[in-house]
Amino acid sequence: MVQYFRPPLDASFAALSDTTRRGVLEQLSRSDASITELAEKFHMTLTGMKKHVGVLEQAGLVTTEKVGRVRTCKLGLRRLEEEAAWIERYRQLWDARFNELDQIVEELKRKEKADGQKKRE
Amino acid sequence: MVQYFRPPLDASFAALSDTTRRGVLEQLSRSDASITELAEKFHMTLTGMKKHVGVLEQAGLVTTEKVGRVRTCKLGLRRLEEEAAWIERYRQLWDARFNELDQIVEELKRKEKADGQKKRE
DNA sequence: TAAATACTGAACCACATGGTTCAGTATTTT
DNA sequence: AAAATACTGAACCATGTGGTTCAGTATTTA
Repeated sequence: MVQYFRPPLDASFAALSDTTRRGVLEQLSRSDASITELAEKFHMTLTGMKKHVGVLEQAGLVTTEKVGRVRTCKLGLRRLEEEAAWIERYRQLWDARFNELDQIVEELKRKEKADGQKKRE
Repeated sequence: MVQYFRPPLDASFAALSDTTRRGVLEQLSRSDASITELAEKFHMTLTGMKKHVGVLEQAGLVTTEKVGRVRTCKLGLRRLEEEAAWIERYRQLWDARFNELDQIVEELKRKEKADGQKKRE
């Protein structure tokens, strides 16, 4: 289950690809919570929730600490910086690409028009 | 393989959770490419690359069109808007949460200091 | 000390993933 | 028409995922 050396972006995007896990992150941003509390909130067995928390922990998005019999989950130190950066950069590439294509279309239109002119001359 | 009704965020984050697929997106932002070209660039069989492209297509991040025997892959219409928005919102929650915790710590420090004063009085 | 609580680990399940090979089909190219 | 190219689908493989149950252990609480 542990997945030692997945590249960090792989791990965090994978962690974010599950509705329950995104929900847990939002929950923890409101207040720390025990496994039991999370399991109840998301209608799941303790064991099931433990696994989700494990995935989030592995990705550095959550940290946990056990005191007595209760394991408390908190937000981790990673703030999705790299993930935000990757997506932001992609959006810029996307924009650039579509602008480029637009220009090519414009170019073609102008040429067509010019050809039309020629024929009519 | 197809995964008909995965929520869109699930599908796109899952699509982004693989290094090869992120690479394909970057590649396509530079120029359209055939399956063969992508497969070569990423040292993979045609069949393997086809699957990755399938995942990206399913997530709306890539579109493909077959002309003759060549299937050309292009960037899709989704620009990772929702994904960026989710992450941005999370970062704000994260900030808020940590500020909150800081304030609690400050509060405790002040109290401690006050107690110290009292004892010394 | 007994009972309740909170978690943990192993084992299982069905299905997904990331890859492969192999055997096609359809479309160029020669 | 033959050969090369480009893809496609099925089948297989090992491993991961999202969940469960069951049988514990450790820690409170009564």
